Amino acid sequence: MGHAATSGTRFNGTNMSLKHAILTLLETEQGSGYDLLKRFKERLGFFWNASHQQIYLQLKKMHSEGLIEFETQTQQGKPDRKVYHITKPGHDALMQWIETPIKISKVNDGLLVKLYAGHLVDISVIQKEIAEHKDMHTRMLNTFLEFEKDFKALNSEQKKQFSLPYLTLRRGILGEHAWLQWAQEVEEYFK
Amino acid sequence: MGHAATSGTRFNGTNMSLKHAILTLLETEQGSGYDLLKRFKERLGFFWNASHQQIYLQLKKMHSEGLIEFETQTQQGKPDRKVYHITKPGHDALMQWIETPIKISKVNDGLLVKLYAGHLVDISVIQKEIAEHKDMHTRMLNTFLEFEKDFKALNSEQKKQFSLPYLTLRRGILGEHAWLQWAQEVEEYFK
DNA sequence: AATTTATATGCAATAAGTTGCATAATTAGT
DNA sequence: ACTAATTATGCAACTTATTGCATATAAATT
Repeated sequence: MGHAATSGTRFNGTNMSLKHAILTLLETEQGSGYDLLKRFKERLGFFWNASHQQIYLQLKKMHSEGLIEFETQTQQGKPDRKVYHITKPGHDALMQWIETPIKISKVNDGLLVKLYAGHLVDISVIQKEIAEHKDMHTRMLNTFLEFEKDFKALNSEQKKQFSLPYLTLRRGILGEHAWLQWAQEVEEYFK
Repeated sequence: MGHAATSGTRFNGTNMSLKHAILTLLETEQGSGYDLLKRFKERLGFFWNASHQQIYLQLKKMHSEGLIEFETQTQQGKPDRKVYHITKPGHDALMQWIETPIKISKVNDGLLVKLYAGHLVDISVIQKEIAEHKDMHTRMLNTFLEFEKDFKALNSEQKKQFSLPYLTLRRGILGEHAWLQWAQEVEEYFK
């Protein structure tokens, strides 16, 4: 007994923030808050999640800090679009962040707290919830596998171009596989 | 193209909070803030992380809400211990939480943002950081495997008693395995 | 014709988590 | 004797994230 799971250097380094994820997206291509929201969902969904409120608020803050600028596009009928682009200070801040060690990402999983406390209730309550989560994870895995199929259909030059995003996609795929494998172990334990 | 990773029912249900993790721990056994900190590290470390500041603050809040009570143990020399125990309202709140659907846990991994943005810097910067994270994950996996060894050495009655915590441990083990497998893929890609 | 979904943006209040500081005694190691 | 680690608690300031509300148009569906 007595080996602590969280020990030593586990939480060192600079904190990650939404800010740098946004800078990364704007570095490649300018866009509005709504554009960024879509990019988060479509391109970073397997390793970063952000709500529209969070994004709009962060953009406002980053603008006040001079990391980004915007041009207002008055559209026919539709609400105005603020198209943000990264500035030199924004680019520098991103570069500096990339070179600074980052913390290991924190895990806080409520479902496992429930499982841990499962003796307090009829275990079917927990089983049911795990089954629901399993559905969600299965859907996510399938989405990720679709992305992978798209990637594999590319020619070798395009593959090279998208290799880094692809590696992040692999993280999503392997992570979901592991989750589902675990869920199966749990199911087998309970049956 | 166009399959969104985050879609539909991904973020529904009640939010998990530190509160219920603490209630879960106090449900089994009373303890001080420091005791709880240790229990988080030793027993929930693979699925929940909390700092001492967070725990003390949360305990104060939960006490003001009537979910927990404490008795002050004046010790010889050492600072006073506030030994908290769960109350009836606290137990009820925990039970209600367990039966309420929980959100899928959010993933926000800064390391993957860096990898995604890896084209902006010399890739060795990213490789080096991934290698460091790999060390941390390896250490964590080894810690988890020690726990598993302890569990497997138990007799069948004890095994039954600790089966739910063991299943949460399995999540940690499978998760770390998946992480390391991914890191290997990344390394192989870059070599 | 009516409803829903998507586009497009934002504020306010609250909750949750981090960082840095502060105190104070005991125990273990050098 | 000195130093470091462990035990034990907490405040204050700040950052980050969530929840709920609010507005308004266009396009697609029923």
